Amino acid sequence: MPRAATPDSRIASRKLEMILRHSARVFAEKGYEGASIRDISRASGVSLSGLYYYVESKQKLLYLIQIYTFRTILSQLRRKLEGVSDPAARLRILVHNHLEYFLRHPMEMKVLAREDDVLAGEYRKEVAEIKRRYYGTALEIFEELRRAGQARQLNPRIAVLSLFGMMNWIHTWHRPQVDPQAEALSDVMSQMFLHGVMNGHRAASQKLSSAARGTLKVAARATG
Amino acid sequence: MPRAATPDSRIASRKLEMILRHSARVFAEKGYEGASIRDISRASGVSLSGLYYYVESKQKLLYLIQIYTFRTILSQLRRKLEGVSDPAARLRILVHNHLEYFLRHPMEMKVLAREDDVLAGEYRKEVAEIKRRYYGTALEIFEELRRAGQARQLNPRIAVLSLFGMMNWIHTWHRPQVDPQAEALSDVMSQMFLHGVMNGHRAASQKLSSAARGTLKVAARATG
DNA sequence: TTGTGATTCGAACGAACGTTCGACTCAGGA
DNA sequence: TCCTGAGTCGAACGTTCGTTCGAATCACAA
Repeated sequence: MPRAATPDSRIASRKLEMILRHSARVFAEKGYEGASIRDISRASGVSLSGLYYYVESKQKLLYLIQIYTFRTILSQLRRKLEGVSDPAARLRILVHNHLEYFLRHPMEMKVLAREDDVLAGEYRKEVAEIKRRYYGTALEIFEELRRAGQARQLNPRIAVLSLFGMMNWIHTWHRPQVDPQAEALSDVMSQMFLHGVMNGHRAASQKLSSAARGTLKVAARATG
Repeated sequence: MPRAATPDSRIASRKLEMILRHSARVFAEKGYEGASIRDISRASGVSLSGLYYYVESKQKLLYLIQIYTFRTILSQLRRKLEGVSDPAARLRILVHNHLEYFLRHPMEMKVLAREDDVLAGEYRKEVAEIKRRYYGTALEIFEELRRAGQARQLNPRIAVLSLFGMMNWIHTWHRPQVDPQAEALSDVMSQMFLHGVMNGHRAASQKLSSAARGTLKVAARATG
């Protein structure tokens, strides 16, 4: 019996995995509240009551999708970051890791992005905690960029959340047949972000006239 | 009788406006599907059946909120863009207009961002059409930037949709007591975007310093 | 073969859903 | 005074919701 055999939050049974995949698709298509357990039953081929043998509630279904997705993304990210010290390279790894997972699991990511404040109680707390850790990792990388002189003096919270905005908004517009895939997409977004937060004065200093240099320095200070 | 007195999609009655405001708040808090007509009845102080005197269905409630919000944002934007020809300035106006409306009407904007694919039929088509016009305006401004040598040769669709991502993601994190208001926020995001898409090789040219001067002007106004 | 626990499901539960209906109030014109 | 129509609402409609329960089936050890 899967419920007893596993420490509650792990995915053990193949069938549970399959149910979660179908649930993610249904949630992505109709939204959490708009989707009924009967929709999920129909999509997964498991009877209505049969679902409750594997998952104890609709909320837990959503919780499992969210926590599993976050854990996977975060652990993959940490593995890829190991041994890389250049801040810009680390930033590109974060963006690429996020977008690659995004485009490989669009349903799960849409659920993550849309059903942000549906969960309650302990489920909510656990998901919020791992999300906070993920955000913290991005924040650290931004601070590294700044220490390395590759980022202007601007609100780190806004910079990082803007980056997540760029990335997470993708679920509203990306069409796999039309739009670039993860590689090209993460190149563009990494570049946009890195140029966007770059210390313009230093980056352009080689070719800048001294008058323009002064203007940029004041501009950077004024908005920091 | 409001239904007969107006060409169907206009907001005429004060009471209807009041119902729409409360509806937007309820939709923002619980999501469209998660919110019940009874929730809206309770929030607005109008009886359950009384609501149907003003709006013919729950879907129409959502439609009215979305179409009215888009129309307002787009018409305000066009008015502000009149007579401004500098592409960077036009971009900053778009960002500022979007974020100012965003922070002034957070409930409506959250509904716009989250309940993107709920509407069906004619309602859906009308909202999609005005959204397309709004997106088109942003796209035109980006092309102007590029013609003026202030943007690299990158996929305009991705650049513009990334900008919208930055802006629309705000509803997931912005706390009015903690985070910057519209002025400072739009300065930061405009700068991030303009630097982000800027042609790095031409950083020393006249066009860059003119863009930076414009940025400085807006920044000084915001902080002064 | 029998027994046991894992697995599955049809049928039903009470609650909540969006919407409708008919009756009521009330202001203003005839 | 009576009539009309805008405005309002309590009560109910039929449907769908998340969840439960008990019985049936299955694989396999004894």
